[in-house]
Amino acid sequence: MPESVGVRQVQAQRTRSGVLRAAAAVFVEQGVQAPVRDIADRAGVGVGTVYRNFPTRADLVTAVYRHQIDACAALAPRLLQESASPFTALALWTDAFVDFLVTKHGLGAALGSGDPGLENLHALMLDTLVPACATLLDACAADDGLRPGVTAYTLMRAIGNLCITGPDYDQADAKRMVALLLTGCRSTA
Amino acid sequence: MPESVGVRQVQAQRTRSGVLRAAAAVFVEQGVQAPVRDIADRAGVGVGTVYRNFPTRADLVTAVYRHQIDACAALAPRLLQESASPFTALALWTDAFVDFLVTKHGLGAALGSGDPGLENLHALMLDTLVPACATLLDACAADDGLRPGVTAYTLMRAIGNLCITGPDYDQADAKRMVALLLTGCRSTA
Amino acid sequence: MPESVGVRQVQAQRTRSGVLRAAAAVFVEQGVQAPVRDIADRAGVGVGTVYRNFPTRADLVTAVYRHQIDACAALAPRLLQESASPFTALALWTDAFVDFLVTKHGLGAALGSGDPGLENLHALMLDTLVPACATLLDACAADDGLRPGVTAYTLMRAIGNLCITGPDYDQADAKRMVALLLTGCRSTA
Amino acid sequence: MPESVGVRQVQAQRTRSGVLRAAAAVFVEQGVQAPVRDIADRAGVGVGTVYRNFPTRADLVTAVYRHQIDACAALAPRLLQESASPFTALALWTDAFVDFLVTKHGLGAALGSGDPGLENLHALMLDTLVPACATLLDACAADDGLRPGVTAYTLMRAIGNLCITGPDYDQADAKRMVALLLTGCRSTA
DNA sequence: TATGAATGAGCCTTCATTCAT
DNA sequence: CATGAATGAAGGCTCATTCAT
Repeated sequence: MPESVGVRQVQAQRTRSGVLRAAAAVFVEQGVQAPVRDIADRAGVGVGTVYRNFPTRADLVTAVYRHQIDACAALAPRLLQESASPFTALALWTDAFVDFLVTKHGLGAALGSGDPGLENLHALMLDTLVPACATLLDACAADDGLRPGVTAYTLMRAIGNLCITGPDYDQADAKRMVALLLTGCRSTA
Repeated sequence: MPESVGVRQVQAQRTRSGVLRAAAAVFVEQGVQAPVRDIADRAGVGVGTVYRNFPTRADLVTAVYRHQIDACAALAPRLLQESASPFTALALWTDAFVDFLVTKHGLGAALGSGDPGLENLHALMLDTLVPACATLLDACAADDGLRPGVTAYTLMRAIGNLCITGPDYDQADAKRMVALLLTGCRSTA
Repeated sequence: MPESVGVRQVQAQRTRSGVLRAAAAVFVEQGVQAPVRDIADRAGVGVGTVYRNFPTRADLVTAVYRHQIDACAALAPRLLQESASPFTALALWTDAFVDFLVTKHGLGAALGSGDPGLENLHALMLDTLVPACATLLDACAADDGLRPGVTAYTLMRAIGNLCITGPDYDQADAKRMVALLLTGCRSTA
Repeated sequence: MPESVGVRQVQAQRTRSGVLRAAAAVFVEQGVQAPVRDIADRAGVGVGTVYRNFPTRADLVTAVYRHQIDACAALAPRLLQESASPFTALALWTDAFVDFLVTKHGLGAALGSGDPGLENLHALMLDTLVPACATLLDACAADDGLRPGVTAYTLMRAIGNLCITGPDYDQADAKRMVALLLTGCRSTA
């Protein structure tokens, strides 16, 4: 009965998507350390289903952000082409990156925690965002000049950290600080 | 019996110091959310002793960092006098601040978490470090010029965030990023 | 799979009942303040299971006694109809109430403790037993006459207190004292 | 140096009295299960001093109430002589007993708990209050007539229980219930 | 494959009790 | 004798994780 198998697969995929959507919502509200039970409840599934689809929390975190990460990476070449200068492109891209990060409570801290379970996400960012960022930085280096010692990875970690917000340090503050950091990255020619 | 009382007090002080030392060490290894039991074990005391001396975790965290915070604050006016320029003083001071923060895993995140129990520490930093930093920023503003929107509090939060290190983002990286942020804070005039 | 779900639900219900039975037994032996762990051990389950079924101690206490309370309340109208006089009915009903209370070590004290967590139980008794008792008292007042100032609530509190037994004051003593109290409640007219 | 010994003894007695006073106050506020530390703090002494003078909590409870118990016992013969009838004397005496008990939060429950550590207090009451009460009951039996099965001990336990007050059952309620109980004890002959 | 009941480790916190000074 | 710092047992509660159905 190939059809029934297909139906099952479709259903399984639906379940998986539901968990992802729920996890994304819960992560925004409670941070990436939210109890698994909360995610399962929000998705309307049992905790076992969450574990079946995402054996570790890192798997779930990674899956939740994969699409956004990919989209963010894909933005880089587009901005580079459309912008007046490489540095403008970089600024616009980091803006998008900040928008991505700023609602992910605890993600920056989690990334910086060295938690071995988050290597998947770490690798994902290395594989997609870092090259995207590097493209922009290379263009800046060729065009405007860039201070030495500014690697794509380090810059993204720094930006990620600057996006850890709180009661007296909000998204606007984060954007301002990131902008200043980027300004500092330009060579003074 | 003043002597014996004195002996007891000295011993108590020794115990308290031991707890503080143990807590400082455990905080470096595990972050400020480390189990109280671990701290007690490291100090070679019972958990009750930790609670006797520091009823809340925030009391302990605050006590651990109070001296370093005070020392850091006291550094500001000295640097301002000794340095060639206010901006140099600011750079040197942030260097010291980074040195203070960089081993305090989770402190930055904890400060930014809005945890009500850590308001003591928050207040301590507001009361001591922010004014110290503000002095330097004011001098910079008067001398070199400073981009608008850079408040002492926001800058320190940003620096605090930049000091959340990890496997591929170490103290040197943090210092470099902080330096770039400061550069970005200078008015280009 | 409706069957398997049914099986699970049945098993869950069995577990819940087991916890209730265990709690009832432990309450008799140790009082309603017995450690949750003891109840879990007696039921042969983990503490988590107790908490899953009864998030607070009050939930557990209430559940343990709900059936008996309901049964006791339901007894009142029956006795009123079957008995020769309202006062006889009241006497029989309080006998049943004493039988209910006398093995519940600490329940009377707990009810009187003002513990906010036991408001559920307090409310349960107010909502079920007090009206039942009031019915009987009203009938007595109409028929035999009753001394003033005897409210159902106060009377039940008094009876509850009289049922706190001990080594030299047992159930028979409690019953005798309650009987004397009721006698005292009759108007001598 | 006999004087210095005397001075020490006086001082020791002073300390002991201070602890008793403090314990009495704390018992009124928190009940007889109050933390030893609270009593020590209130007395301005160390916990060790409390333990030295009163090795067990029961020792302390007993000592605290001994004077009041003795006074209450001494009241019985006086009332018997001064009152118009034995039953009036009994009523007045129980009133005094209620006044004694009603502020002793948890004492009634403690007495009824069967706690072996409170046997001292138990014995104290058996030795002093029960005979006093028995005198009154005997007089009532001779004069008014008294229902059978009312022993001094049981009656006092019952009264003790009736004095366990709470938010909706206060001292006035307790007095009213005790009065009704006593009324019930009279033979209707 | 999905479920969610059950488990139990782990952390928190309080307080009775001891004992060196 | 008095002190109170230190101890650690005891109990509460939460959640990650497993597994029978």
